[in-house]
Formats: sequence, structure tokens, C-alpha cells
Amino acid sequence: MDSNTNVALVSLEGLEQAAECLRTLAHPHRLRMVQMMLRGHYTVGELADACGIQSHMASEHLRLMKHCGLLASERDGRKTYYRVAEPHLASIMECVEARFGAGNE
Amino acid sequence: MDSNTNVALVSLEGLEQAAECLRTLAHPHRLRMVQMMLRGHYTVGELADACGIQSHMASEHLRLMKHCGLLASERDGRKTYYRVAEPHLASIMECVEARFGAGNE
DNA sequence: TTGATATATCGTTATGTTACGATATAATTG
DNA sequence: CAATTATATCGTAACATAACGATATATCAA
Repeated sequence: MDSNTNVALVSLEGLEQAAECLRTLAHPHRLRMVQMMLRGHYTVGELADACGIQSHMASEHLRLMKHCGLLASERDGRKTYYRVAEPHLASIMECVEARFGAGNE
Repeated sequence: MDSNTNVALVSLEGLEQAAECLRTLAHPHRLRMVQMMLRGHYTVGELADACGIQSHMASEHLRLMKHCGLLASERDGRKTYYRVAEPHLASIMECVEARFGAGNE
């Protein structure tokens, strides 16, 4: 028996929230940022550089993910450090790595 | 140390594919259908009824998920049965259930 | 205070997605 | 064969998202 066979179906409201989070996560630069943030905390500029995008665009991606509860941030002087706030993100990134990581491209 | 700290960052190409899959999954009706299909196989009409949508719209949702490798289908007479083809979907739905299921709404 | 640096926000345009009626195909029944 | 049932596809209008230049704010350094 599959491990989730006995879990009740999630309510439509729950699925709508889940869809919003997944949709927010579903962008290659945002996935890259999350993957980095699971390994440490980074400034907007560092995340932008790693993605090869301008920092004002990274800022917007980060804002979207923070808005749906995936991230949190704290300011230190003129830098803002973002970090993962949703514990389940690690499991989802493990799936992404298992399915799309080295050896599966 | 987190369990994924040593895993190499996924290539941008991999992240683009991952983003496409996640974006396809990120819809409340599609999540409901996947949740059902993890428990059995269903026809287009059964999945449509469960979501309260017309079957031609369910057909379109199912086509999108099949297109990116999440589902497979087989025809039996005039019915088409869809089933989950991507094993990692179970883990992702477990995350969704843990985060948005009963007790977390 | 002035200039430089780091983030954030705004406005616009281009592109993508969703829902849905209409229509098409394919299989079954009478 | 004609009618019915189950899926699938097409065209389109409404809506959402992404990218990006311009601009704003906030902090630090000289």
C-alpha cells in the first residue's frame, strides 16, 4: 500500500493554496535561488549574480516567494538576507534534484 | 547537515524542465486529479466529476500533465484511464498533504 | 551633505494560461 | 446506419505572469 493511500483528500481551499505556492516556485531562477538558500543564506545581489539576472528582478522573485510563505528575510545594513522559511521546500527540492539532477538531464 | 547539502546544484536546463513540471502541477483541479490517481486509476469523466468541471476541460488538464511526463493513459473502449507515470509525484503530494491537509488550513 | 551601493517598487509591453463554447473523433448501442 | 456516449481539439476572450527600464528608498562612506 502506498504511504499516502490513507491520507484524506486535501480540501479545495488547501489545493488552491498549494497551487499558488507551487506556481510561485515553478520558475528556473526561483528554483536556483531556493536551492542556494537551502545551503546557506544569501543577499539579493548574490542570488541575482548566481542566476545571471539584475538584482531588481531577483528582488521581485524573492518578494513573490516571501509573499506566499516560502521565504523570510532580514535586513543587515543595506543588504537583505533571504532564507527558506517553509520546511517542506527541502523535500520538494530533493524531488527536483532526484528527477532533474546529474544523470537525468 | 541537511540531507541535500552535498547534492550538486541542478543545471539551468534541469531547472527549466522542473519548473515546467511544477507549473503544470500547480493548479487546484490538477492537484485533485493527481491525488485521486495516486489512489487508483480513473476515467476522464470520473476525474471531471470529482473536480466539478466539464470533461472536456478535464481532458485538457490531463493532456497537459501527460505532455510533461507526469501521467500516462490507456484507452479501454470509449473510456480513457489516466494514471500517474512520474514516481516522484507521490512525494510531492505528500508534502502538499503535510502542509495543506487537515489541520493546516 | 554628497555620492555610491543595495534593494525595492512602478509602469508598460510581451507572452502565457485558463475557461469555455463549438466542433470533431471514436466507440458503443439500437 | 443513426443516435448516444466518452474524449479530444480548436478558437477566442479574459486574465495572469515575466521582463525590464525608470525611479524610489535606505544605508554607508568620504
